[in-house]
Amino acid sequence: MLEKTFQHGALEEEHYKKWENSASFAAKPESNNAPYAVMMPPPNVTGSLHMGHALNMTLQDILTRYKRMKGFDALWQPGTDHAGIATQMVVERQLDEKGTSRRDLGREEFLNKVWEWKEESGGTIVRQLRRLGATPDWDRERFTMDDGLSAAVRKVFVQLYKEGLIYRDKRLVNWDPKLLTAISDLEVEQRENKGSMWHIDYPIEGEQAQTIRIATTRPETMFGDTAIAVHPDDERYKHLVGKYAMIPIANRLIPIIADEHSDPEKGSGAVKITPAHDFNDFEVGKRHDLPMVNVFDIHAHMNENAPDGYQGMDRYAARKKILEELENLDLLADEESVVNSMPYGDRSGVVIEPYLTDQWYVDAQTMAKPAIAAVKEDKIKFVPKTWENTYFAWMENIQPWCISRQLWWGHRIPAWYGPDNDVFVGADEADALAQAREKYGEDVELRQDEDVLDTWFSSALWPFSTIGWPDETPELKKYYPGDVLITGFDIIFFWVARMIMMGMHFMDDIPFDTVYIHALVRDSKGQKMSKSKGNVIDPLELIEKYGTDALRFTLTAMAAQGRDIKLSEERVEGYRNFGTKLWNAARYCEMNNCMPQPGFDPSSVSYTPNKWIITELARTEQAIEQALDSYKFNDAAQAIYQFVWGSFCDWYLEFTKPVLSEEGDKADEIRQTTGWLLSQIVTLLNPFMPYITEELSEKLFEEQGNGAEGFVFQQQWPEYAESLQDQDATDEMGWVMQFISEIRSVRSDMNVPAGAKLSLIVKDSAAQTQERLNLYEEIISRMARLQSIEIKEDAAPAGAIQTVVGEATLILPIADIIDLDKERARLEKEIEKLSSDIKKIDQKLGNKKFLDNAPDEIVNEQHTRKSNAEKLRDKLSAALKQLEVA
RNA sequence: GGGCACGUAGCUCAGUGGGAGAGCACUACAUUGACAUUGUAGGGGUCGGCAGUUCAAUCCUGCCCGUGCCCA
Repeated sequence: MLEKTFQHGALEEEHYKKWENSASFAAKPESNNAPYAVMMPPPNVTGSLHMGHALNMTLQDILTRYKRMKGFDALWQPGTDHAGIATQMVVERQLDEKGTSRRDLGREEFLNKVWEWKEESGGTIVRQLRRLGATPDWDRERFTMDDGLSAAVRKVFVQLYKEGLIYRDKRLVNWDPKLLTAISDLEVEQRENKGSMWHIDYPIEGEQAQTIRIATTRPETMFGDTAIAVHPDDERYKHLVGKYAMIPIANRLIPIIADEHSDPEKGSGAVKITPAHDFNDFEVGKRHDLPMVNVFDIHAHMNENAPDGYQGMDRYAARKKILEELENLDLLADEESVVNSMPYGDRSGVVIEPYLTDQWYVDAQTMAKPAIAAVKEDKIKFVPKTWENTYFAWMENIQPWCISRQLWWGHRIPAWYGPDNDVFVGADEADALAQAREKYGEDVELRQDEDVLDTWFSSALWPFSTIGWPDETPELKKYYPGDVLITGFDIIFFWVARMIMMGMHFMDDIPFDTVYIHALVRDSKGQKMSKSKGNVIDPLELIEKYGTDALRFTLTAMAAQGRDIKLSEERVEGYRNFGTKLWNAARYCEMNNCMPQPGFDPSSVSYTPNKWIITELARTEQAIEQALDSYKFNDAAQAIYQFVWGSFCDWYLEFTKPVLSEEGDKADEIRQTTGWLLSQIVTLLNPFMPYITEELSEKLFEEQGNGAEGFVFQQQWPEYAESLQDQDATDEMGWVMQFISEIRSVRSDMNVPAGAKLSLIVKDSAAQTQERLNLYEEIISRMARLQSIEIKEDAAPAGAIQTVVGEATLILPIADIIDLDKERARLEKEIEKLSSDIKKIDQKLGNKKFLDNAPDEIVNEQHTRKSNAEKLRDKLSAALKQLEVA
């Protein structure tokens, strides 16, 4: 006998262990089954499970389980990402607590420490994925710094270098002065800040006391100015172009040039040009061949190019001092409050400096072309499609991708430098040495580039590097391209776009044909979850409290396309209740000996309620299938929820309840049907709620010898013949349900005590109705709490309430209970509603244009609706009249 | 400043060119019946506003208002 409720905690762990020990999540490349491949977005090895992961992984798991049950050879490829900066920061923080640092340890020792940390703590996230019930092929778990993946990274680097698609360049990068590394554009967040615009006068050379006024938000970079620019058409400054201005304090002369970059409308119309510290100015500098004067060191402290007294000063301290000094020189004309957007490092949170350094770049513009085409040509489809706009907008304006990072943790760049700084790029040092020997004619000492690659460089290779590339493995052959990538919109640029670029280049094919972009999980108020706001909902806490199934189902039910999820605990509780409902229905089945029988054939049933519920089941399965095939996860969840609770529990089990105490063929058929239905529900619900369904299957089907060998997810996904759907049965049971609901509704409106059993008189009934009443008298009487049903054509007795189902009038004589006023009000209200409906329909039918233009079926439909409404109104009016007489 | 979403019941959200839906919340009634982690019933919405297209608009188009996000 099942316990009273499903105890999720211990059972979940127990089931997961059994699943995993059986190695049954494994892909089978040697099988002939069609492949279904999903690449798990590798979570950061430093990470722990957050709500976004929970959603992302749940959806992938549902698809994987579903396709696996449908007979596909499913590969869900798991793994983790080495997360360069994030991981290095974690370990550095630990070193800091011990009063040491990575520089104290040295590169090799530090990397040992990171690996040590990874071995000890890197497993958190994958353990948590297990709690979520995720079923990737764990034996194939990869890490972006595995030997195989690292080899793939080197090969890609070397090849792109040889093709000229990777190059070294000195240009402005986004420099993080806290982490002391370059970062890519994508790792920079623009944030709006209140700041100041300072207006500063620069004296003009040779013009006594004449100045040119510039406006800047960054006075501390003025020592790096190499020009002042005015717009070529700006009449105010035409006479000054070609002259020289003097940088105050530094007293260095710079030319006044004409360039369209300066906007006459903004500030004074003259701007200082600091090519080494501003992206726009860098372009101006290149156009005019200006010198690039860098005034900061790597910490964004003033360097030797700043005047004495400033060197070594922090950028903001220097700003303050410069402003004071300008004030004293009477050259600070104005300070204006402005809101400007400033670049921040997404990891360090400090203001990023545009900084002139040598870095490695990928020619993203070239690589983006085939990647854009793949989406344009619909080889890759985004779901929802609107994300394609986002993709194109970025890809079509893509900038060179800075891939070098001044870190230690990551893939070290496979480039070596000779004594004259010539670079040799090769798969390993031997390769580089060989190249060097060729060049120098002798062995020389080479020094490897100190930098590592952007983490996203290796994850961009994930769809093929994890399955063996560059080797021609069976896996690579079978699972590339994959089927769907499920991820959040926040990494479309970081990851999705780059996978497409790398896939197109190295595999000459798309990495996946569908990109499903899921919602962002917010808190119940719609706020983005963040540690600093303290509104983070921990999926593990919800799992603890309500069970994995409840959390999974909640996320699934809320995963509507194109809308963020506002997660509230009440919803999770509600879906936990859904599990309990199913659990209790299963207990009921167990108590009544309704278990699946071998050889049961759903097409053989003859009792109409059985035919009806089988029809409903078949339609539910179709709905789930259709929903999952089009990534409408919420529709799939709703379909199964509605079937289990709304059809199976609320109606079917109630219809059949009394028969189960009987013996005989009918009772037998119901028992078999009920048992079969339970087994079908367990199967259909399994991808969504794997634990409770597994537990039911094990306890009820397996242990008690009622079929079902192995785990539920190893079973076949059910397919129901179209012929199982019986519209007549649907109509008939629909009528029964309406009949019962109608009586219940009237009873409730009239405050008839639930315990009171009423007599029912049915008037004006057609033969079919009488036949149905005869067939379902017992069911209707019980569920509508009637003591008798009588078919009579006499006028309704005094003090009866009346209602209508189809052509028949239902009369409930309850003179002793009835509240006449209340009944009158109820009838009047209904009649009023009907009259207004009829009026609306009349308006339509009286409109010639409508009759001329609307399709016939629509016009006919309106006629039918009108006539039905009229019949109903007439009957209710008669009832009302009867009431007045009484 | 440019772009993309979204605005439907108290809340969270589905949905559709032709009769406004679900869950939760709320109200009433029901307590040892598989299930109170329940059942039955009920109330509640000019589908953000204004115009246009159409025989017909909550749905399509435009503008406006509001909210959120991305990019500059």
